[in-house]
Amino acid sequence: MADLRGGDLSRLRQLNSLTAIRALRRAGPLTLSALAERTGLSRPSMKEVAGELMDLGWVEEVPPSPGSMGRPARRYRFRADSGYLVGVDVGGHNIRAALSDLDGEILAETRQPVLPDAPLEERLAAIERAVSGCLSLGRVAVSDLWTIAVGTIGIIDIEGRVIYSAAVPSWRDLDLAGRLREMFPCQVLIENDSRLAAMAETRRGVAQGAKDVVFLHVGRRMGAGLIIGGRVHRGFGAAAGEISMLPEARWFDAPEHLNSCAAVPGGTPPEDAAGYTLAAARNGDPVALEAVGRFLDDLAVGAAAMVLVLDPQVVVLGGGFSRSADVLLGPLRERLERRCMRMPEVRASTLGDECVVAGAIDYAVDHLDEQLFTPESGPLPLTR
Amino acid sequence: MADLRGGDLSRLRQLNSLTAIRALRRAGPLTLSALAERTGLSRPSMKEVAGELMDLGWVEEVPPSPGSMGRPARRYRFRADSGYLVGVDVGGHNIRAALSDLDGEILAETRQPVLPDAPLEERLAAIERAVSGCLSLGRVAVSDLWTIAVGTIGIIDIEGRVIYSAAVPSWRDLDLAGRLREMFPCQVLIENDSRLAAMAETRRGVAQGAKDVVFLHVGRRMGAGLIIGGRVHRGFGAAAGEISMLPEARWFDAPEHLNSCAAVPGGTPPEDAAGYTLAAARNGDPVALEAVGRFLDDLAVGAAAMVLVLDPQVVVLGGGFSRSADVLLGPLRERLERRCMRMPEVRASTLGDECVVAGAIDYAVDHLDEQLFTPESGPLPLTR
DNA sequence: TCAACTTACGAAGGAGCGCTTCATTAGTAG
DNA sequence: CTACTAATGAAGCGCTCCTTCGTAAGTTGA
Repeated sequence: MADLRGGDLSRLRQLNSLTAIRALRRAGPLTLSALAERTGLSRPSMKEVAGELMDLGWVEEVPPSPGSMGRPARRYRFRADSGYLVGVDVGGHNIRAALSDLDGEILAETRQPVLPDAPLEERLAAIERAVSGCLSLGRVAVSDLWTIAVGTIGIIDIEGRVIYSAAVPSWRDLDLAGRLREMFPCQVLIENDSRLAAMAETRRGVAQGAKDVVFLHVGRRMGAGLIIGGRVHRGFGAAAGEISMLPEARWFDAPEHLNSCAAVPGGTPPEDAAGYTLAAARNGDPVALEAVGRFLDDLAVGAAAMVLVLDPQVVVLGGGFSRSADVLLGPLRERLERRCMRMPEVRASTLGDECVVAGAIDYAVDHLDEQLFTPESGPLPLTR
Repeated sequence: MADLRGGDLSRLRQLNSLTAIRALRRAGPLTLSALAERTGLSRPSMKEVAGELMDLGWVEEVPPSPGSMGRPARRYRFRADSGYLVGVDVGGHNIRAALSDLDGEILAETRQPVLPDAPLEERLAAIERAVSGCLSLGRVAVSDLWTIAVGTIGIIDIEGRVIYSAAVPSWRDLDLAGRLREMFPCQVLIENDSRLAAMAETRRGVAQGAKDVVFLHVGRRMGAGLIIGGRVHRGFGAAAGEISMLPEARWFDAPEHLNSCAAVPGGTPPEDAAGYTLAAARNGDPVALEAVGRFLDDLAVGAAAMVLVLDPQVVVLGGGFSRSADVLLGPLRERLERRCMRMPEVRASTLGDECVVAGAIDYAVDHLDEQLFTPESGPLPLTR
């Protein structure tokens, strides 16, 4: 199953081009000497490599940095602007999109409100508006858009078809990737939103550097996203992390403790009830505090199950309710401590609403990086 | 974090040597032409590579196969006998060991009974006897032993120190790897036994080829081992798979349904009670069947939790009770079907008692393979 | 038994890639 | 203006893989 392909001389060059690109992406502009030192290649060889990468359009020269001893060295940088990525978060009430360069640096963001029961075509049109809006905000031509990565609720198969979506009924059986490819002539990736949020937290959030991460999506709907070995874990049928389906894990109805709390005044719209309870708990309302306690009792069971199964380094509390992390985090830790064999770090998400779009972008960057690695395509000709 | 090392020409040769070795390991003796074709190298190059590998002792020539057209081709084979591995299963009542060559082919096996409450030194002595017994059965010198891989109950840290072991109290805080290294001058690997059993099932058992596997160790003690992405998943603190610690998963006391079943005649020794119940259930005893049903009700909860979290391709039913898989498998499937989002394949282990030793050997082979891959050591000089 | 055929072997020549070395160049420091 | 520093550019070398050829060792069929 492993690759049994022997390598050519050119393969070696590919490998070295790749390490050069990676070094540049990681460490910003570098001189030839610095590049050579980092990669272990000799300078003449690195020069050859750099020249080739410049010809291909992957790398460009920047003015030398003044004020150093000796002859000023040329500096090279990765052309993160030779292509662009868009991350999309398709939520129930909002469609968010963000534009980034090839380094994953976010350049522009847009938001399109939609009604939860909006018909399919309206939703798709909103996605198109969100993406196009991003592009024009960032003054990027569609032809420079390389990849769109979409995060959405539900189970999405490997080809980007929605298998199951409890929250957005019209989503079901939709070939989302196909529809998007009709709109935009670029690569389209679809992934579950909780998984992308987990990705964002491991790349730019509170779980940076951790290999195994459990992301708890805690809000009006409960979900989870797993990072295992630094990569998104989908599972064989893309159904990993669906612990909320197990009655004994007590996740499914957990938010109900907050919604139906007696502290919430009558007439509060249902979508605001939980927020009210959490706010009341922060102010010390004993009724609200008890409801929060019952909520956390339930949350802790499912969370402990995941921790015991995976033994992750970090558990991230995210989702809508994570805005009230100050009320939730301490008591959640206590409850986990009682149940877990080895207590992981438990941290609150700091990325907020951008979590999913940022994760989508990180996912797209990773995907791109992997494509760079495939022996066939080599150092990607950057055809334009 | 990734490797930013550029490659030399010699690195290329290493890579090609490695692919040659892998091709030979996978497909048995091969002619030069076949090797060249498989690896994609030209024949002259492959000849060079093969010559080098022969000089190093990794590969040897075998007589050409007669009865073919044209000039008979030389055939090369991987010298699986240039080193040996031992896998050890340290259980409560038995210590098993198996000797294998570098291909993981089992050549000899031994078993040493020990009392569950035997003092530490006695246990260690039994391990030494088991390993030595294997070696002399296979007529292998200690100096040709490359790796010992041990599977044992409990949580073992990365250096091979036992962190926690409920079943074998004297095991606790023991530097098992260190003690074994004193006995035998070779590499020592320690891993949890359920994880190794899972390994064996994915390599040579009923889960072959699956990337994500949950192994259920179902017996007088309950445990689980996970394979994720084709590799053993340890978790950050080596505590992955310990779902039995969660009361809501209902695993901890599950075997009690079988032990305390009214169908078991008084005076049956406690270690035989569960087996009796299972046998009675097979014969249709309604009381036993009900006890088995209650056991499975509990088992299914924890199993469903793992399936929902990971969405594995295959779930393997292993451990002592898997001898009664005919009684357990169908009803377990039914119960899982009710709970799981996507139903995995559920299969019974076929490897039986050798499961852990075989897994230990597979683990050692994998470890060896990885060492072959490290740029530093190159194609390993085979110093002798 | 011998020629024809098939397949592998072995040697020679060539191209690509990375390495080392050394003279040259473009800055800063005093 | 000179000394020093550090990067540049070009030349030459060695390794690894490639292609191409003639040669060798079997089987097949007359």
